[in-house]
Amino acid sequence: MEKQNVTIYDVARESGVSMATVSRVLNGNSNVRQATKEKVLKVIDDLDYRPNAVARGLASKKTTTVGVIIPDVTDGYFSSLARGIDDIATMYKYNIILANSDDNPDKEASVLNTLLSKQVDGIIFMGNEINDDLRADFKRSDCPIVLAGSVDINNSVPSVNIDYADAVKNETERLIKNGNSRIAFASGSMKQDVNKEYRLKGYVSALENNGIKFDEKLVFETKGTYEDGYDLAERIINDKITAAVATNDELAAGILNGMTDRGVSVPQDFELFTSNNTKLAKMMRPQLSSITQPLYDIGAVAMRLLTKIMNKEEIDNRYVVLGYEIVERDSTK
Amino acid sequence: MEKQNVTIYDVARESGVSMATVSRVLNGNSNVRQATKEKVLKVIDDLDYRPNAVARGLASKKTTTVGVIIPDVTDGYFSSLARGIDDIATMYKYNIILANSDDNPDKEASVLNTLLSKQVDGIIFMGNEINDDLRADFKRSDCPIVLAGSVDINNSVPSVNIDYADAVKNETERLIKNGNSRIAFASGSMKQDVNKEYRLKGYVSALENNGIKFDEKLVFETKGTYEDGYDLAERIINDKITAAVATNDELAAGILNGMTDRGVSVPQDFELFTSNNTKLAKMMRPQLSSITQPLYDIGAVAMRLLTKIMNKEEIDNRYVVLGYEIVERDSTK
DNA sequence: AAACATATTGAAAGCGCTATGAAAACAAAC
DNA sequence: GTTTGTTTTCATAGCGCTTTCAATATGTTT
Repeated sequence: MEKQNVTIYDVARESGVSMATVSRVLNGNSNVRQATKEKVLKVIDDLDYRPNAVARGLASKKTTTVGVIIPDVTDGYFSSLARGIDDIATMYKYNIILANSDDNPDKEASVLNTLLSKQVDGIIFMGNEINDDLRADFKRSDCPIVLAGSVDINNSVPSVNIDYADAVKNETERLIKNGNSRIAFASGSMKQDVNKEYRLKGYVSALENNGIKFDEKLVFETKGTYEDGYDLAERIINDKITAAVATNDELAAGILNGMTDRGVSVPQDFELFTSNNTKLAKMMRPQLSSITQPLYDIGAVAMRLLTKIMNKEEIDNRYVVLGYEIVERDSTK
Repeated sequence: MEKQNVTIYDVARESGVSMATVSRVLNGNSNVRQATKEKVLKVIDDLDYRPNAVARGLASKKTTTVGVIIPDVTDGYFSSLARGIDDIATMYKYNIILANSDDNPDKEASVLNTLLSKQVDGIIFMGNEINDDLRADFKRSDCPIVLAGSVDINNSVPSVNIDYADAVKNETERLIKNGNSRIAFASGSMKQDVNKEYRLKGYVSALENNGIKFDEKLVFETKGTYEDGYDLAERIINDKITAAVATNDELAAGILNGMTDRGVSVPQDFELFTSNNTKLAKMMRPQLSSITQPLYDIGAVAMRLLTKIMNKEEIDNRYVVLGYEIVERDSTK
């Protein structure tokens, strides 16, 4: 009836040693005679003893748990990162407390607080808008934090990303080479620095490098959903736009279907690049050309970086930029 | 430099009361004079005190944390459930430790153990194969457990699902009404009871009700990936099959694209139903007809059920079956 | 065999909080 | 003013583990 009855004290008594010794064998401490170790191990097995991680956490001030703040697990981009995070965490014997924030600053702050009160050893943060309040909370927290697939324009926190500006610039230039001059920049929220400060600038610089005047009207800000993209297609058609760069895959999927459903042939009459290469990109017809981000790796590297920080190891580079590639599939010529 | 310095003892001293009183105001206990309460609250605020949940967990034997075992966060079906789980968990002040299992029994067992050692108050389990070992582990754990979107043929654990057999039967019958007689059952692993014991039986019973002889050759077992579906299309064409029921959306997406890419018109020459109605279903062209499962709700209800069990409330129904619907989109006539 | 170094073990003090029984403070009733 | 009944508060004993520091056992060197 009772929960978790057998304690370290019980196995100490049963095996005729002190708690300290049991604790040592539990933690793989070297200074235990082989014979003693085996004796204790046997009792542990006999009693089906399972150490209480909460007590351990209190005593050692380490919980082997890290917090993961994610906008929405349902989003393919972030869930891929999360998977990389969890795999590496598991590899290093950490567990993950996962909390959805909906990119909502209040929820982020609140969740951050509860994670801290739960004494997590570190935090991986994913989110699209990092403002001064959040930065201040990070600083105050005195807890190792790493951003995964999320930019902080101030670089106030270690992070793992790709070069978003360069990637979009690259895409845009390919579109230009293919003969397009009216190229839309179909974006998620411009409140997000990744869009405003990186992707948009990459887009603009590609234009400038090729002598095309930047036209503000070709920048479309949306909330980034599939439906947004679908509706946007209409405006794209009306504006006689011949190509677009989308900042996320669901948005791109919407644009693509929106164009096709309205009778536009892709890529003959309209070319489209997207940015995340989630599974979706290959499932669309025509298949979406895209930046291929190493999503799993971004998460994995972020978690690995976090372990180093938690261990107070030497870090050579706190702002990791992973490589990306571009796959041209069937939504571009 | 130091971590988490200010303790309940500090605020007790500063406000001139005992720890017990501080603890009371922290936990909203009624028996505290208003004046005392305010005094303490002020000190808490001044000192920026944040209760240590680990210590609290050790003392109270409650961690306000539940474990969530999930095959893969990256899978749209399960991540939707997870979202429902997290939202309700948050509502009830619980956090979630999320662990990926890849449907691998060893990982499941291992993860279950670490969750128990972390003293989670309860567990939500998602997984496609529940075998005797796992059932035994559940039983031994003496920890409230609820299955979400996952069937246990033995009903040894409370669960929340839809009636998978009925749903597939329903789909199959519609396909029959549309004039198909060679209907494929495109399934994920048959080791999964949801496929073998529920969906397949629904399929078979629809056939029988309509005087169509069950043909084993029309049952295609795969691992359920997009690629599996894509490849399967070839066999479907060769076998002169005119319709199919797929057990998950990615598989269906693969079949659909595989058929279309090979020149088959859907739904004119081939009809297709899928089972989960993830976002994907609407993004495909033609759009996939599907069972619409209330994924978010399944997660939410499972979590709600778990809170009741954790609180030892009276439960009227431990095996919740939510309703489903069928949307006919463009992959069926 | 004495003297020292080293490898093993044990005792006990926390870690920061909750919860319990007893004491103190306050109120109402006599 | 005393008694009785409530409220409010305190002191303190854990929760199950880690982690010194000191004690003991073992081994090595002369």
